[in-house]
Amino acid sequence: MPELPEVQTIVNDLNDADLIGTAITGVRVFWHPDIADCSPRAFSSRIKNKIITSIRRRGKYIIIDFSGSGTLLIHLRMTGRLHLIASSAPRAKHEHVIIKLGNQRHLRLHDTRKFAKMYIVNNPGLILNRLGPEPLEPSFTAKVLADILLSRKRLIKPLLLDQSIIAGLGNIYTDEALWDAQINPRRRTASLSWSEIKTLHRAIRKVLKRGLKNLGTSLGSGRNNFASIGQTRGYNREHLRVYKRTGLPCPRCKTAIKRIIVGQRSTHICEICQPLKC
DNA sequence: GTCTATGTTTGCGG
DNA sequence: TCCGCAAACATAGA
Repeated sequence: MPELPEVQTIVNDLNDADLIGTAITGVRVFWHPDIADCSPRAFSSRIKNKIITSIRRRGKYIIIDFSGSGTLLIHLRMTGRLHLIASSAPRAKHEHVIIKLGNQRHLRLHDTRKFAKMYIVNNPGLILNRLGPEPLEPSFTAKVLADILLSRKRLIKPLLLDQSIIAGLGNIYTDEALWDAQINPRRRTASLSWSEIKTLHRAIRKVLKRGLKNLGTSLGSGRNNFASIGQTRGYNREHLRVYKRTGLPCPRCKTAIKRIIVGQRSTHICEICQPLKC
């Protein structure tokens, strides 16, 4: 569920919650496959008594650094959420990992579909270096994007979703960016003109920044949907132009939005604004 | 009740 | 290199 804007919103909220300098006083694991490559016991002993020194994001990973050695990486995958909650709160259904903090608080992993992963590592680069560039960094220029696109022969949408090529885009913001740039998701990357690439570059940054400003996109209504650490939902859904808007009018030309499948993923387009040329 | 889709990633085979 | 498929799971919505 969470893409770059949602993960960044969580990271911002964690930083605003005064977690830096807080100690981990214990860990309880109720569904151990949520812990990657490590037994719950080892996971617990490597975190316990550590002090949180920083909380950051890279791609869709939340990065929690500890004093001394050790970094906790959290990937929420489809339905993962973090809850920052009083330690006295009863454990909710689907809260699979509880990280006990000083100050009577818990950081809990809530994960309906059990796809989320927590990694405790000494060298986060081993995982993070597999990711492509950060689209909101100043170093991500239209030229960088052009080099990526023109050297490959894939369809543009599956390529944008590939985290090893660009980090942080998921199904929502990819559909939104392609609509904004008026590019068909089935276009071959190498067929894009320099002008289209510049437009796409601007569109990617625009839709991500808008999502971030709106504190993320929360769909549906239940616990499967994005919310930040205090249950707060994002309101970017009201600003989506095509995603999950099948049959509704395109904001640009009023043609009904269509839902198609591209690269096995549900995809939303305006066939008039995003014609498949080439 | 039944069926389908789901915002992610990885690994396999062609 | 690229593509399609399956799997990890539970639930909402049709």
